[in-house]
Amino acid sequence: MEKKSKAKYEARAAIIKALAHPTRLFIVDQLEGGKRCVCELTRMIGVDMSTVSKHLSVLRAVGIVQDEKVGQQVFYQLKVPCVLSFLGCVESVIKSNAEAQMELVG
Amino acid sequence: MEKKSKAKYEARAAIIKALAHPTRLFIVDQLEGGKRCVCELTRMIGVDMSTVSKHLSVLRAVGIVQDEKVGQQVFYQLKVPCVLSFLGCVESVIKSNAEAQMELVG
DNA sequence: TGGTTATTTGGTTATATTGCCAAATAGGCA
DNA sequence: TGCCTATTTGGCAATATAACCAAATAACCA
Repeated sequence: MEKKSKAKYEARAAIIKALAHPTRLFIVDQLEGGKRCVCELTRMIGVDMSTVSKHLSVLRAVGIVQDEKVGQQVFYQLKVPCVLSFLGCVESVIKSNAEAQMELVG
Repeated sequence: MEKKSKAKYEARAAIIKALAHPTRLFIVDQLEGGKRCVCELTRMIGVDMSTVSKHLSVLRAVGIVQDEKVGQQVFYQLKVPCVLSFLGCVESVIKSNAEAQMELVG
């Protein structure tokens, strides 16, 4: 692969990789409903707050979310809304797999 | 997170994770142009064929591509075309990041 | 100022991923 | 049959991830 082309795919992969974790997908889904602070997300997810904070920093690092400090709390929000439509395709992969399964079964 | 909900996000993440690698993104891009055999992809990418084969099996395992044996060769093709539109969003994240950078610079 | 809450960062351990090499498998052809 | 080509699989070493705990920051309030 060419050097330039390689860099392009690495940049894309970095963004996709940031979404490739169940907790981070959950976070993105929650942020569809508006801004959420770290403490809220932590309660919903049920893991250590430091873990949630690190997941958020992964999303922030690639520009999917942005943060805003309000008093003691830090609120996160989606920066690129299309990430959601993106998930629509993922659903159709799942659906396609399920249909293939159904054919095998009956 | 609820058990059912957790399973849903894990299923989605598994599919996204399969796309979260530069070589696999390159492969998906190439398959947009039609079926390709492992040997062709190997030549284009320039890594060991066993490595390419493993990447393809990752994509196949989650149902993004399907394979077909023709003589001695195995041809792979996209099974879920929307994966490509999916990448459109990734591009817009990159674009958004670039714009933010431009603002800082100039 | 001192204490409390919210968040991030550093460190550690367990697990997953990736790429290479070598070996196994499978089809085609002399 | 025996050899060659295409592909997959197993094993190994290097690197990356993820979760927890503890400690560091930062803002608010008494």
